[in-house]
Amino acid sequence: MPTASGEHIPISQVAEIQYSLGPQEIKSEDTNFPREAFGDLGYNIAINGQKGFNGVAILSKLPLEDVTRGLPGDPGDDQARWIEATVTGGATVRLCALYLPNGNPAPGPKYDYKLAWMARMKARAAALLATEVPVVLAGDYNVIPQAEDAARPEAWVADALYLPESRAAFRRIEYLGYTDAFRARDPRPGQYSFWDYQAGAWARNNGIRIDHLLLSPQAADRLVNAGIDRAVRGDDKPSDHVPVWVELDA
DNA sequence: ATGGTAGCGGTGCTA
Repeated sequence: MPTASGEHIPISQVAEIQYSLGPQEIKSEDTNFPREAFGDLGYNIAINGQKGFNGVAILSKLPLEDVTRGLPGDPGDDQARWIEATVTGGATVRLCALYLPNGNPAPGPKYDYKLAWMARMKARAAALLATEVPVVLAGDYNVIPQAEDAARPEAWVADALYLPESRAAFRRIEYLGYTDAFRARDPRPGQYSFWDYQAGAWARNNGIRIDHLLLSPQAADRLVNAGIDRAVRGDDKPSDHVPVWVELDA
């Protein structure tokens, strides 16, 4: 991750697609985002920001076109958790950066919002498939897909990140025809993207895999490699998430 | 062990 990990901005997770980044939880309004820092590095910038919480962006050294902000399906939803842009200049990709609701405590209104948001995401994911443009859905999904994606799955059984309804909603999106890029490349258990700040989770490797890149068939056909940059979790003042990335053929 | 830590924004919420 050549740029984002060295910045003093609260990037909780970064996905890299060719030369593109999709950070979540930027926790800033559009006007406060460090545009100059990234612009000086040659990035084009598209932001869906929000004061204090949430916020997503797409940064790319390739041109960005047709930027849209917000997840369709609920005009009353004012949380900045979704942005799309078409990355051009190489092979065209529709890139979506998403910050899926955490959903805790469950049950409750936050969990209801999470599940409703995931139903809307499924509808948008299906509509994007119909375009037949390669699609990458990148972000913090706040979903642990399987037991092997948690060091201590028993600790998560009542948590919104692992409840059966959350995992089923994630699978429904996959079953539309999307590929979990990291899992397709690496079947080993114990590969995590998040370690809590509390209770020495990083020192104990008590992690979970909740940051994912889902690829449409046209994008999956171009998948060269995928990985998780776990080492940066050991940096000074790290995010609790680490970058998850894919390399796609141009 | 129902805590623990971090960021934001201004002392409690969200994760």
